[in-house]
Amino acid sequence: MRVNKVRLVDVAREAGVHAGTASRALNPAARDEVSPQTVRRVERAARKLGYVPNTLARGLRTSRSFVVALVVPDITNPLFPHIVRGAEQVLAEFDYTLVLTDTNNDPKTERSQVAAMRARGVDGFIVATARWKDPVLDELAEAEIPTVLVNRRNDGGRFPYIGGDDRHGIEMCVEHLMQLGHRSILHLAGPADTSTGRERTSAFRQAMRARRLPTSRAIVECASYTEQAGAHAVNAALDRGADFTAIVAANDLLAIGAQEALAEHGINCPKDVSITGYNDADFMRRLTPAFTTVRVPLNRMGALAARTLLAWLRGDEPELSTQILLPVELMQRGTTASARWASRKTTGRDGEAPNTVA
Amino acid sequence: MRVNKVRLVDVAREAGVHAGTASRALNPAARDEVSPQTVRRVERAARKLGYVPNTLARGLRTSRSFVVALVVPDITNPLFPHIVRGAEQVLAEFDYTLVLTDTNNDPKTERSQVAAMRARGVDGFIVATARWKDPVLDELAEAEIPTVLVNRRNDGGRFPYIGGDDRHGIEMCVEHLMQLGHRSILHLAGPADTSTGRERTSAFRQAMRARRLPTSRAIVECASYTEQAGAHAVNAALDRGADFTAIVAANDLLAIGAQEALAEHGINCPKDVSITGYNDADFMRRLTPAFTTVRVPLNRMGALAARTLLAWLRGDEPELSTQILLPVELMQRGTTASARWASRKTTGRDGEAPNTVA
DNA sequence: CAGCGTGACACAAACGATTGCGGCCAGCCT
DNA sequence: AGGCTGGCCGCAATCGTTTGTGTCACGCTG
Repeated sequence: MRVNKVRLVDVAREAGVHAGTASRALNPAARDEVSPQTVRRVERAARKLGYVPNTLARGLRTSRSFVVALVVPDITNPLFPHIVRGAEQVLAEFDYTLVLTDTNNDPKTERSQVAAMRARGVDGFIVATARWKDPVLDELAEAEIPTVLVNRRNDGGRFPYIGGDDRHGIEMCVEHLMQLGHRSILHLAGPADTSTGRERTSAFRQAMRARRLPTSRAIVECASYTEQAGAHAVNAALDRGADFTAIVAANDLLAIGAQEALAEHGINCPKDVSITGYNDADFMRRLTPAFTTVRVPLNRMGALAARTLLAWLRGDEPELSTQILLPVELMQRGTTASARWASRKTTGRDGEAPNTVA
Repeated sequence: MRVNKVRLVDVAREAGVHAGTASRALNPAARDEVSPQTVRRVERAARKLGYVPNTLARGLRTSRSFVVALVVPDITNPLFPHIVRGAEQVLAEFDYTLVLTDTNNDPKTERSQVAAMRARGVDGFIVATARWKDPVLDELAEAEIPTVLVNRRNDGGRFPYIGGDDRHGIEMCVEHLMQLGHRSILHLAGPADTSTGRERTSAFRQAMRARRLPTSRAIVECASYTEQAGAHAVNAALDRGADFTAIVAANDLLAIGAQEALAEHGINCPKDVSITGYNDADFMRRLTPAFTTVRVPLNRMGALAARTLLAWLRGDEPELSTQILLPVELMQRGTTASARWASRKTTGRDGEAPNTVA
C-alpha cells in the first residue's frame, strides 16, 4: 500500500547521517551545503536501497506538485493529440507530469475539472479550450495561477499564447486561390466564440480587401467545427443563391462537410469548386482528392506551450501577454484547381448533377 | 502559492469543533461518528469559507492519491484517443484524475515513466502498451499495484484485460471474403510481441483451416503497425510470387500501406484484390474506396477498463485474470468486392497498370 | 444509587519530505 | 593563545490531513 517502503530516513541511516542532511545531499540546489564525500555516501545509499522520493510529501512541504494540467475540449479531435504529445515530451524531460482533462466541449465540466485540478495542487495549466469570453480563464487569472494558452486564446490577453499564424495561413489560401483564377470566394467561418474563428475570418476579410475582392455576403458562420456545420453552411449559401468558385474553410472538418454537401448538389471539387481546409489533420492527405489545407505545427505548439509554462514556474515571470505565432505552411493538394473551367452555373458533373443545365 | 488558503482547522474553528471532528464530519464514510447537528455546522462552515481539501496532504496520510495513470504508446495513433476518452469520463465521474503518459513506443521511456508515476503515488494503472513479454508489467505485478490492461495484454494473464473480440473480428473478415468468392487470402500479421498480433494471426489460421483453405505461405509478419510495414510486407509477398486475391490486415494502417503498395504495382483494390483493415479508425470510412474494416468499441473499452480498476481500488479484488472481450462489428465498405473478376495475373487497372497484359 | 456502556468529541501522532536555525569543530588570523 | 569565521551537519518545526485512543457526560439497568 505504501508508495515505496524505503524512505529518506532509511537512506540517511544507511549513510550514517541525519535525514535533513540526506535531503540536502540529494537536492541539486542544496548540494553545496553538504561535503562532497557525504553527498557521495548518501547517493550510494540511495541507489543501494532503491530510494524514490515521495512526491506527495515533497509537494505538501514545498507546495509544488510538479504536475501541470492540460485542458482539451475533445482528445478525439485529431488536432489535440499532437499538442498533447508535444507538451508531454518536454514536461517529461523536466520531470513534470501531465494530467489530461477532456472537457467534452462543455464549459460546465471544464469549470469543475479545473477546480478539481486546482484542489490537487497542480502547478500550472495549459489550456487549449479557450473561448473568446472565458470565465474559467478569468478565475485562473484572478487566482494568479500560471497558465498558458495554446491553439486558442481569449480576449483578455492576460496569458501567454502559443498558436499558429492564422492570418498568414488564411492569406496564403486566398492568394493561392486567386493565383488559380478564383474571384468569388466563400468563407466558412468558425464559431465567433473561438479566437481561431474570429482571427481567420478577420484575416479572410483583410486578404480579400487587399486584393480588391468583394466579401459582402461571402462569409457564413458555422456554429461549430464539425462536418455537419460545414455542410449546413454550404447548403445555406447555395439556397440563398450565393455565387462562388472556391471555398476557404476555417477548419478541415468544415471543409469536408462542405465538399460532401456540394457533391450532393452534383457540384464537383475541384472541378467546379475549389476548397481549402485548415489544420492539415493526418488524414487530409489521404482523402480523394487530397485536401489542400494549411499545416499547423501542432507538436511544436504543445512543446512551446510547455516550455513557456515551465519557465514561468521556474520563476521567470512571462512578458505580459507574450503571443507567439508559429509559421504555418500551405499544403497544395487536390481540392484546389484552376478556375478556368469553373462556372457552377452551367457546369455540373457530367450528367450527374441534378441542377445541371444541359 | 498555497493551493488554498483555507484549511481544515479554519473550518473547524468556524464551526467551533476540533479539526479531527471536522474531518469526520466531511467524510461520508465517517460521518456517523459525529452528531448530525455538528455535521451540519461543519458543512455550513466549509461552504462559507469555500473550503477545498488539500489532496496532497490527504494522499500523504492515506497513501491514496485518487489518481490513475493511463499509459499509451502514442496518443497520436487514432486508436488511443477514444480509449483515453472513455476512461477519462468514468474516472472523472468518480472524482479520480487521469494522468496520461505517452511512451513514444519505447520500452525504456515506458519504464521510467511508470517509475515516475509510482513515485507520484498513483493508485493504479491502465496500460495500453502491453507487450507479450513485458518486464514493466511483471514489476507492477510484483509490487501488487492495481493494474488493468486494455487493448493489448501480456502473456502472464495476471491482470484483468479489456479488449475487443479479435478472434471473432478476424473470422468475420475471412467469412466475408469467402462469401465474396475469395480463396487465396493473404494475412498481414501484426508484430508478434503484441497480443493483438498473435491473437489475430492465430484467429486467421483457425478461420482458414475451418474453411479448408490453405494458410501455408499466406501469412507475412509486419514489424510494426505502420503503413510502411504494411507496404513492405505486400512487396515481400509479391516478390516471392505469392498468389492472392484478398488481404486480411491485422490493422488499419497495415491495410492502407498494403493498398498503396498494390497500387504502385498497378493492382487495384477492390477490383483485383480485396482488403480488410482492423480497428475502423475515424478516417477509414472517408477514404476512397472506403475501407472495409472491423469496428472496435474503443470508448467502451476505455470506460470498462476504468470501471474495473475503480472496483479494484474500492477493494473488490478482481477475479484472477478476468478477460473481457467486447463484441466487434464488421463494417463492409468499398475495399472488398467479389472475387469473380479478380485474377491479378492477367488483369491490371484499365491501361494504367504497368504490368498489364494488353 | 452504583456501575457500565456508549455517543460525541478532543487530543495528538502519524504520513515523508524540506528547511530555518543553531551547534560544533577546525582552521585561520592577529 | 584566543576569538572568530565558516563549513558541515543535526534538530525540530512544518506542510494539511486522517485516525487510533482518551475523556467526559449522560442515560440506562439491576
